[in-house]
Amino acid sequence: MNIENTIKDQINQVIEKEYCLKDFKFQIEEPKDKIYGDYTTNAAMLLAKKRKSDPIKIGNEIIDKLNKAKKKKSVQLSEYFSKIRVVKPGFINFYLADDFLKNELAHILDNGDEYGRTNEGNGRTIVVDYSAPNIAKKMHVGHLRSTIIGSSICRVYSFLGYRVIGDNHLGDWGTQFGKIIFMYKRKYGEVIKDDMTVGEMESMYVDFHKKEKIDLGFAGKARAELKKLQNKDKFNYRLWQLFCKISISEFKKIYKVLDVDFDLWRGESFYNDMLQEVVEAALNGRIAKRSEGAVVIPLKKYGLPDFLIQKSDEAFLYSTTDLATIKYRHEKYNPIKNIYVVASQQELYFKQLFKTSELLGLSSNEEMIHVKFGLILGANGRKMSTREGEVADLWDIINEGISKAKKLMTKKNPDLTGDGLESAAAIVAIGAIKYNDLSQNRLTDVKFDWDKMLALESGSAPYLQYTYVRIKSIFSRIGFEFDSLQKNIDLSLLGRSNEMILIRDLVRFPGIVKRVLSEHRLNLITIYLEELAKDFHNFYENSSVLRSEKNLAVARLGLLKAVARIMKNGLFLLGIDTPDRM
RNA sequence: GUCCUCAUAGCUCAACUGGAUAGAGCGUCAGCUUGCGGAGCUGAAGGUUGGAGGUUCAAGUCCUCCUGGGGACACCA
Repeated sequence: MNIENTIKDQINQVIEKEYCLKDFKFQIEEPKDKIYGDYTTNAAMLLAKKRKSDPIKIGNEIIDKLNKAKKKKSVQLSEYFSKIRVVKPGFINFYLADDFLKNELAHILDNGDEYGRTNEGNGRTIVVDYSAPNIAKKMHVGHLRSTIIGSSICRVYSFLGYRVIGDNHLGDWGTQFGKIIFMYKRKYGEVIKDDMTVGEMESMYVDFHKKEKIDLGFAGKARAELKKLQNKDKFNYRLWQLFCKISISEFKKIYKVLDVDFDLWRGESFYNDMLQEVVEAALNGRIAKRSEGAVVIPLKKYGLPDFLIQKSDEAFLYSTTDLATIKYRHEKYNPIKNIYVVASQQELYFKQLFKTSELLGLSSNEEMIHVKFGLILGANGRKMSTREGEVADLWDIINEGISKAKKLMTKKNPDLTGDGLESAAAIVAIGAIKYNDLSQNRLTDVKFDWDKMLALESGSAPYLQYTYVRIKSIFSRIGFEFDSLQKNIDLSLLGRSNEMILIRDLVRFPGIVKRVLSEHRLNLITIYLEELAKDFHNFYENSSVLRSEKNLAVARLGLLKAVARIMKNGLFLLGIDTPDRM
């Protein structure tokens, strides 16, 4: 059930019928201030402008028609709203009726964790390309952002009934392997060392760049090793496989701690055999042309720079792989959306890629979306450099967070020890780290701030988790099983303003989740959950459950159970877990 | 040089994409424990939304110009 859609439909019908306007565009919003009701629309003002009339008058006419229409309609607005008013500039404000709110609360309690889940996706496929670390390089904070945002987007699409394919498009092919293989052989010769670490691979890469400047022969030798790898030279190929195997197993450890899953692990190398075909098709279709020995897609007439898809030495590029990937995904999965969660630095590249894909007809009927995010800058406000060793290691961040959380917990809750402490500390720390990326969606570059990333105070994930913990604690104190709270609770006993405020919050959840997808703005969920948490904490400080009369206590337990469920669900969509104690 | 993007409280960020009195956290100051967990709650101070014009019932949001930060601009990924 979506209240916003219901209002919109009904107003649309009135406008279409009474004012003879089809597809009239207006908005249904939640007003900033609760005194303006639960929902508001600017329809009257927009209509008044068009007809050069008084918005207040038009507003009253619309309300009048809505009230008259209700007799014939199966859905009656009066079931939802206690009043509908026109005010000042011409807003029409809708106030939800208490009975309706209580019915919704009962619905949440009956439906369990399904509240807000819909089937609007109807099983259609969405491909989400995210994380994508490079083999033989350590994952860093940049990958963290893509990983966290991408996995949350996947969860929201699934929740709304889409078939989601999360693909980890690993950087497992390219020139860096020539360099690393060359350095490896120089150090170990032709032996396979199983106990390599990603850190060692990365330092060989860094070392190469240092020495390349002194010994000019390095570049050529690295290129020769790369050529051998491309020609599937036995040893080089085995070495490459080893690098991949070790890197992937290290990445998987991080993903496990972060609670991130992928449906596919198709690295760039997977598409190697399809690249020639893509270039030939582009040339044959006269979409591409040769220029200075290379193959380019002319895009000037679309206001974009030309796009290179094959080098003059016949080698392929990242762009070629991406085109092959789009083609492959289209043929294999036929998605309605192809979503790339990648830093905004690559915006121009993706514009070129998407246009080229369109010209080649690789992605017909597919929406290509670049979900971009700002750069992560060092504390000094400048881009962090791997070479300077400024990039914070992911494990350092995670471990630092866990130890910080553990320290705080032993202080706040000394009863919590052993495994309980360990697992709760991990949940809280990972939650805080994820929240740092999810609570801001703006494209502003983000300064990497150790304290902020691991913040455990209000305005962070632990603040939200704490509401869940507090509610669970009430249940255990009062001796009720959270899951088996009786169903026939007398919700009519609820009605005080702080109780109704909470129910109003709960009812908003489905609309919030739905809105997330239109712009892929996950911070809408964080904003919502913070409001819910704040209203809960306010209720908690002012109204006791334990000390209230028995039936009222049970009714309030019902309310709090619903709050806990929505909180858990909301956090789940963000990829954040909820501990029972912390 | 061209294009993209950002600029909001001392700091870090919001503001439902044109709506009503621009909001949170941190920090500062003042309160709240004979109450279900104080990782909490209540209140105060803090703003010419970088600057100047424009568009309209309405502009932090849209258009133009300026200033400043960041990014991208074919043989890297």
